Amino acid sequence: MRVLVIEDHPDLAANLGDYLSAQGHSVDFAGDGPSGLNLASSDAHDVIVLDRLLPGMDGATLCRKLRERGKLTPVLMLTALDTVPNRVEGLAAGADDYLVKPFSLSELAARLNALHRRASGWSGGSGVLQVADLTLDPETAEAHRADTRLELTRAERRLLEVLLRRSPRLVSRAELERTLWGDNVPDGDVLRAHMHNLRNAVDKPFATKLIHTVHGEGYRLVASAP
Amino acid sequence: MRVLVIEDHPDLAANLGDYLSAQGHSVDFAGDGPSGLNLASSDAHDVIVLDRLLPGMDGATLCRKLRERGKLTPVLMLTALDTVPNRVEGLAAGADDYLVKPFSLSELAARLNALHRRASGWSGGSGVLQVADLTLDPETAEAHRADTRLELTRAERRLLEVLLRRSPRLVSRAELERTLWGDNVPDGDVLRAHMHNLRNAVDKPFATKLIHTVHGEGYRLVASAP
DNA sequence: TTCACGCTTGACGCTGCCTTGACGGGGGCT
DNA sequence: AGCCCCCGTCAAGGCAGCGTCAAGCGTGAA
Repeated sequence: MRVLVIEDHPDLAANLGDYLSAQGHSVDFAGDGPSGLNLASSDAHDVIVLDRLLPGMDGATLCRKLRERGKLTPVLMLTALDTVPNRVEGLAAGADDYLVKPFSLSELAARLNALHRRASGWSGGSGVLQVADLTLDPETAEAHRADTRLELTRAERRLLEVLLRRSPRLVSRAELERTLWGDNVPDGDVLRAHMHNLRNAVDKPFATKLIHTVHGEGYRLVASAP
Repeated sequence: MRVLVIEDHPDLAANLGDYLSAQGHSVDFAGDGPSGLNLASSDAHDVIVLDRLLPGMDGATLCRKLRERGKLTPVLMLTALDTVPNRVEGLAAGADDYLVKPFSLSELAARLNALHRRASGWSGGSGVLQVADLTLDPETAEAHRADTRLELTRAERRLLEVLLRRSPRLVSRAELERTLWGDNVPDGDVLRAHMHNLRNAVDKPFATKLIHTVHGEGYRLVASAP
């Protein structure tokens, strides 16, 4: 998930960035209102974390301008004070959710995921799939990780596509098998071999592993360290 | 939308009623705890506005009793004081959201709409489960408590999911066993071992215990021992 | 036809989970 | 108080699930 963080406190921004990228999201930053609005208008992000107090332009104003430009990227607003006028104005400005400081990082991440899920439900996905530094373009069938091209077979590509589309959710073995062979799944446990090959291509040459197995359940594609 | 307002201040109740009915909702009233619980148990409302301070029965107690009866109607709790224990207890009692007085009627209406939408859309199916600072996302199979990730096995995860879904209600051993093994439950008392492991992961490292056992009956997952 | 690539099959060994059984403590009923 | 049943705790064994690898087979392209 591509997250844009608009926040002027460097330490808080760094905290957010660390946590979110550890969860496998790619994070962009803006330190003031105008540059935040520019980046937000680029349609390059799945969700936006927006501080209420910003140099150059107020967070609510930024959100309002963004909506006026027709951008529908979900916005999670951070407010320092939990006062009634504060909340109302934030939501009225077009924010989709808000969070009062201090907040827990896990709650923030959960809310971002919820926003993203809700939004991607009715707007469809953009072309290229991405988790952490791993990308796959279903159109060109090209996969990259950290600027190096991955050589994938057809089965491996299909597996990777499903895992990316469902990320960070868990995908059962049965579901993976259905996407490969439809209704007539071959005997034995062929999936294991393909997962092994996919791992050799995607995870083996790199430091952080993205493909994780959940014993007895299936597989999931995330960047978090087990 | 059918709204039930449980509130003992006549003027505030009248205000709420006027505003909500002006928005096209039908509104019922209760002025004290016991009658409120009765009306709330009738399953005739889409959402409930519940004051924290009530004659006859505390709002949190009412909410807890309502959940114990298996009623899942979304509850928006009104609290006079915005303290952390206050919030936690309200949410632990089974409330879905809370609002601190004084609040604006427009925000109340917006939150009621959000609760209703969420309830009718997801209908208890998916979404992240939460009790106190413990969360579990059935989709990603990830569990957290207070920003730390919990390593759970399949059996532990299933147990936790049932306990969270039924929280704060009691869950019998038989029911827990059925969710783990279906109809053919193994001999002996394997459940004890799994509950022990689950506790080691969920409660052992933390100060407050969430899993409570009811002697001879089963288990329940709540923040405070009733 | 020949070649090459990818898919399938099967075997082997390991990790981790589930199960089993035993012991001790505590709560409830008489 | 005393008994009994229920429950917490722990360790060890067994087994299912999984990673790994190598070799055979099918299929498409030159």
